[in-house]
Amino acid sequence: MDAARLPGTNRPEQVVAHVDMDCFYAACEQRREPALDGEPLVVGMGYESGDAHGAVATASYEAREYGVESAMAISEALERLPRKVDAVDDPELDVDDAGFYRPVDMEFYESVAADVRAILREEADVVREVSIDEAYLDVTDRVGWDGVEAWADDLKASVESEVGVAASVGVAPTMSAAKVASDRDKPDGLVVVEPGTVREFFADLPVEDVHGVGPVTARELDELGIETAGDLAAADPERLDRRFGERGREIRRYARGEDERAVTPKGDPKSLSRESAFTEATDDSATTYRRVNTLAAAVADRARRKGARYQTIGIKVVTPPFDVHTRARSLPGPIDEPSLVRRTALDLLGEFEGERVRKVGVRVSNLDFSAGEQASLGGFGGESGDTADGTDDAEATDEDGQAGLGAFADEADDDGGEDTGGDVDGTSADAGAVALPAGQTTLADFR
DNA sequence: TCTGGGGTCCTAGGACCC
DNA sequence: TCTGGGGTCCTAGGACCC
Repeated sequence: MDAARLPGTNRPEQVVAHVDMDCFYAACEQRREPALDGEPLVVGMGYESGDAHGAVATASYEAREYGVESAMAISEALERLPRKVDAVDDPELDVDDAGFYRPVDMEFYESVAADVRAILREEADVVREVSIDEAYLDVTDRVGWDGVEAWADDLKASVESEVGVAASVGVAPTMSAAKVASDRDKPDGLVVVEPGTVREFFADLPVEDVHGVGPVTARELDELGIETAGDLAAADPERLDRRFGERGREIRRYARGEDERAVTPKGDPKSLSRESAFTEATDDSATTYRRVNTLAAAVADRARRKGARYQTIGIKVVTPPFDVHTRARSLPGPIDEPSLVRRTALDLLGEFEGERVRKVGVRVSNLDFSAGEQASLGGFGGESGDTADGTDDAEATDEDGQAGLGAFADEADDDGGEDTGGDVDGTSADAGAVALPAGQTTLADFR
């Protein structure tokens, strides 16, 4: 084909497809439970059957008709759309205006997503997975502009027939335009934005539709009289720079169709974290310590399974009304040492002693994945000497510097954060398999 | 209606080095 | 006496994304 050329390059203009699964979690639930098809369905995070806690992860289109939206509190969603089971017993409620609620089941959604991924990888040369339900595909060489519409139709049909969930696809010469295009015709949509028409495509869209413009930026843009993506495209770049810095120029470029990012596979993660909210804010330090202890073990465990060593350990503490605080500490070199994650996290948490806390998190960053091929040294296991409590013994462990290595790695209780720190008993069965690459800094170096 | 969990990138200020 | 400038690393916070 005679490909269009990007300005200033001799690269043929990319053909980028953005694939976005429609109401993915809800679609997965409907696949598993076909009776839910066509029903108002809400999938809730932090939600357990029958309660009113948590937030909406995904709502089916039928549920959205009732005003249920993503990220909405379940309690609010229930006001707009009562549970079917409740409506049956309550004469004040109409069963026809009620819906179904299900808790998030990530493991199941992951397995469905893996099936979808397999198809995408067959159909494109380069696939960048952005999240569990979204990916960019580069089909410049394989498909080109001429056949791309038919190709996208086939792709959608394959996903639907082989996996049983629906996808929307946007095709454009840039990633940012493809992303917006996939959203224009949902559900089960297909929108192709031809080269040279990107700016026109954006012109009348609200500025929030531009990737990178969130509620805060949209409000500030509005104050500048910039309401549509077309306004943004035409805005003075200097002015945007003064107000928003480099980001301002970037969103302007996107709105103009100037986005030269190439589709590349996603690399290793930059950080790993776990967080968990309390049912209600607590100032009981034993409670927050136990929760942080659990999260630290879970994060360290995940890092080890992914083969990541970490150099920075941090916590997040959310205090009412919704103030986010982070604290972090860096080490001299990357390590894989669960007990140190735990001790560091608890130590950092000390600063918030006595404060009311609604949510806590633990994070490792500054990740290093290079240790994979290095030899693992056995023999660092053994008893850690840790007590079962896990709350007040942060200083009691690892007195000999190494005995605690790995003691917590396999005891991460992924129970959503209940106070089960007591399960951590330091008798990890495979403590001897701790990977401690040659040259790794040991705990003793941090004393 | 008080806001769930997992990420990314950017910015600003301070420490420290040369 | 008072005086520079550049570079890097680290921490904390903020905006954004799904």
